[in-house]
Amino acid sequence: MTTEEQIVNAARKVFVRKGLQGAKMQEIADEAGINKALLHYYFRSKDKLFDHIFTEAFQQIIPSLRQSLNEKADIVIFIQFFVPFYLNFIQKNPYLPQFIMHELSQNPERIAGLAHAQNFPFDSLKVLIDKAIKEQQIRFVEPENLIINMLALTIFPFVARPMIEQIIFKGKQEAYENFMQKRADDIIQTILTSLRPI
Amino acid sequence: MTTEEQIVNAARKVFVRKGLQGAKMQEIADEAGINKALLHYYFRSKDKLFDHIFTEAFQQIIPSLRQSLNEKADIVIFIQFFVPFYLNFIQKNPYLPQFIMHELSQNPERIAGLAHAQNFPFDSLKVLIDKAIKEQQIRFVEPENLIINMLALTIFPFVARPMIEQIIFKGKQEAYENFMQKRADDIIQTILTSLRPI
DNA sequence: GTCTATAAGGTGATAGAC
DNA sequence: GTCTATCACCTTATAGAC
Repeated sequence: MTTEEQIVNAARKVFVRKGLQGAKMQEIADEAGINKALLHYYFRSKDKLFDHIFTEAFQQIIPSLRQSLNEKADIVIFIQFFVPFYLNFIQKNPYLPQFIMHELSQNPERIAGLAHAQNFPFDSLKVLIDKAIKEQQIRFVEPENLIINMLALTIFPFVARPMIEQIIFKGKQEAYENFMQKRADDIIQTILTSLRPI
Repeated sequence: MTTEEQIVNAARKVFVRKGLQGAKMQEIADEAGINKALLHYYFRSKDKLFDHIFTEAFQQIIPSLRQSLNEKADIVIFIQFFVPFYLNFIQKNPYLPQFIMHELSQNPERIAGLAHAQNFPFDSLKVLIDKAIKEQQIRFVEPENLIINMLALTIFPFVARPMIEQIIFKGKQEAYENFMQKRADDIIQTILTSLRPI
């Protein structure tokens, strides 16, 4: 592994966990097993290093769905595929949503510079949803609502984990983990039952 | 308004917006129209000032629902009451959820010290939900799922606003605001339709 | 490329006059 | 109670040796 890769890995770990302000160059250097000066040799400044990490993270969190959308041209099947897929991804990167949303909240203009923001195939999904409505497979919904609801149900439990664990599950970590293990099925059931034609 | 109140108001504004690390004592002093030394005179340290603000914010974000639960002992009516009520509260404090969740993510142990964490009447809600299931008013759901889903659908759009605005609504602020204006009805409809008996 | 040493500026906190 | 001045430390960034 090259030094640059070591730096990026260390920076990713520290930035995602602590944010731009909370992360310290010394901690990143320690994590990478090098000294601070080398960080500046590879990436001129903390801001530039952060930009690198944030851009990478942002592109990751927007799933590339083109393939699955071509193959499975049915919104119900798509939901059944997407929810466990995305849930599984976030399970492996549980701090990523909080990181992205916190930094975007601090500096919303940052998103404008990310060309890949347009990468999410919302328009393709819209077509699928409208088709399912027309065929009376599902009740009428605004496509925007359906997509946002799906994301909310998937992402929120990670971002709000401490509150959920403490207030809903009375501090029992095990209860939270048990809840999350069944989460994909619960989300799918919630969405699909809510979509049943009236 | 006393000096202490001015300080608390300024600190709330700055801390909620920028977090513990992002907030600077100088900025709080400027916001309050005083100097840094006075901050330390009233609150010994930045951490103590932050604790004050965070505790206050945390108690605010856990709605006191006892009254509404006594009067309206029906889970459907409760949902119809709670969603617009809570949505309206967050609309007035749009950065509060992000603030709480980010700081709890940085320091989850902090929640243990907040006795009022037990204030959320989850058990009362559980009774209502179980009763509605038994009477076949709604389909079977785990009470935990229903509560978490309701919170997720309500809170997520605020926390993820920059992403939603850019990716779903193509950067059109107006479209996001229009979406949020109808949000209460959309959430209620999503939840209640998903609860229809099978 | 990698290191040590250090500069330059910011930040929380205190001393002391009024 | 409120201010100015200042300390002590931390943090980013650079200089310069190897």
